[in-house]
Parts: sequence; structure tokens; C-alpha cells
Amino acid sequence: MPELPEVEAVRTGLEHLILGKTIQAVTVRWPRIVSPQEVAVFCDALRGQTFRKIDRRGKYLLFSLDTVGILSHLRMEGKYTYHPTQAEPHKHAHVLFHFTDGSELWYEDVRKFGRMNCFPLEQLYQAPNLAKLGPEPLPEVFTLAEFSQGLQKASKAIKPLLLDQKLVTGLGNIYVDESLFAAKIHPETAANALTQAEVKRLRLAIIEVLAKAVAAGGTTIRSYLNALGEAGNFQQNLNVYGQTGKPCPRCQTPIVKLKVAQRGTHICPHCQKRKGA
DNA sequence: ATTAATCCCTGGAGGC
DNA sequence: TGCCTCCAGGGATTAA
Repeated sequence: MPELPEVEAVRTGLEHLILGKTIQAVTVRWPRIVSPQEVAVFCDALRGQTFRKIDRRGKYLLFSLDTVGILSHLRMEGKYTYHPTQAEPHKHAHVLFHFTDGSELWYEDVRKFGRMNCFPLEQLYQAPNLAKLGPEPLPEVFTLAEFSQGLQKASKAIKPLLLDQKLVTGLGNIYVDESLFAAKIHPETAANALTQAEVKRLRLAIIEVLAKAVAAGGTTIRSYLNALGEAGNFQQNLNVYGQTGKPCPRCQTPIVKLKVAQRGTHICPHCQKRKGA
């Protein structure tokens, strides 16, 4: 599942492939991908536009063209594939960008969870979905003071709180589990029950885990295998995610899988003790 | 107001 | 082999 590091890998991969390319036509084969926009509106807005810049905010991709912008979220299994010449679209290719030089960019998504919308260029960075996001997981903007304050105000479990992108953006199920393991915090701990020392550890863990994953080009598992940016090899550094039954790298206790807020969750039961027990 | 549950989707895995 | 059920899960939406 693309989280911040994977989206960043896709961004850099796309930069090399489509910057400077001009859209001749767009085909939308599954209308819900561009909802709530009308397919015709989406396609008409993009015709004749050239890709000029690709940014990332959290797990969103922001494409700047001449006068319009595209905001794209890959959700679970979305990916972009590049085709040097025209080809018969694959079963799960839902949006096709046909370029004037004959090449194509496809948006593929087996589960059809991803979304893509276009905006007037000057509104792209002010899109409503982006306004809800917390800071990027970087030390300069993801400050201890604000993080600590946000945690104090919430009584819900730390894991789902980190997944909702408001206190910090970019974490998904993999990196949340890895960060909580690194900080030795049980995922069901109430956010406002964390000690100041734990909050400090957690912030640094999030920053470090995501930075390392970005440097590794992301994690390559399951459906992400053939996505753009597939060179990722952070899976070699996973300590708990998908490691059920394997020994904890710190204490050798077998990693356990549980369910927290409807999400599969991996912990070391020795390193990540539940509070108040 | 915050928090929890539901929904969207498909393919792969496991049971029998 | 084939059919059934369950599972994976980000984030918008709805309910409590």
C-alpha cells in the first residue's frame, strides 16, 4: 500500500517520464476514479495541457500542468505505468493519458479505491483534501510542541490517531506499526496517556522510519511490486509489519498480530507493553 | 465536539 | 477442481 515513501518514489519516477509531455486526450474507464467530477469535465480540462511539475504532500501527488492541476491519491493499490507506445489497456487501467508523442501514462488500480481530480492550477495547493493534512514528518515542521499538544487533546488509541493524517501526514499501516515498535509503544495506548518521554521517542521514530524508507525507495510488497518506483527495498528493514511469528530483532520474542481499530497490527508483546496492566 | 462503524473494491488464501 | 467465506485497508461518509 503506498504510504509516503512509496508515493515519493512514484513522484520521482514520474518526473523522469512525463515532465514536458503534452496530453492529446484522456480516457476514463471507471468514472468513480474521478468522482465527484464528471468524466467529460475531467478529460476536457486536461486536453492540450503539458506536465510541468510534480509535487507530493503526505500521500497525495500534485501534478501541475499549464493552467490546471491534478490531485491524485493512490489509496491501497493505485499505480502509474508508462507505455512508450500505444497499447491495449490492461483490465485494471482506469485512466489513460495519451500524449502527443504517442506514449501513454496509465493509472491502474485493482481495487478502484484511488481518486484523481483536476483543479484550476491556482487552486491545486489549496484543495480541501490537502487543507486537512498535518505537517510532513520532518523535524522542522513536525514539532514536538504541537505533536505533544495534539496527543494531549485526544483520548483515542495512538495507532488510529496517527493514521488519520491530522497530527502528522504520511503514515499508513506499515510505517505506523514500525514507528510504534521503534518507540516501544503499544498501539492501543490512549494518546493522552503517553508520557513526555514516549511522545519524544515516537516523534523521532516517525521521522526516522519515514526518512529511511524514503531513502530506500519505499517498501515493495504485494501489489506495489510492479508500480512505478518498484526498486524500493525497505521491506528488508521491517521489524514487525508482516513478521508475525518471527523473533523480535531486539528481544527475540515472537512478533504477534492483533487487530486495532479494524486494522491488522503487528507488535512485539515484550517491547510494546499495554499500559495500566 | 470526538470517536467508532460502514462503505467502496478485487484477488488471493484457506476451508471443505 | 470448485465454490464459498474471509481478509487486506485509506479515507470519505455516516452514525453514535
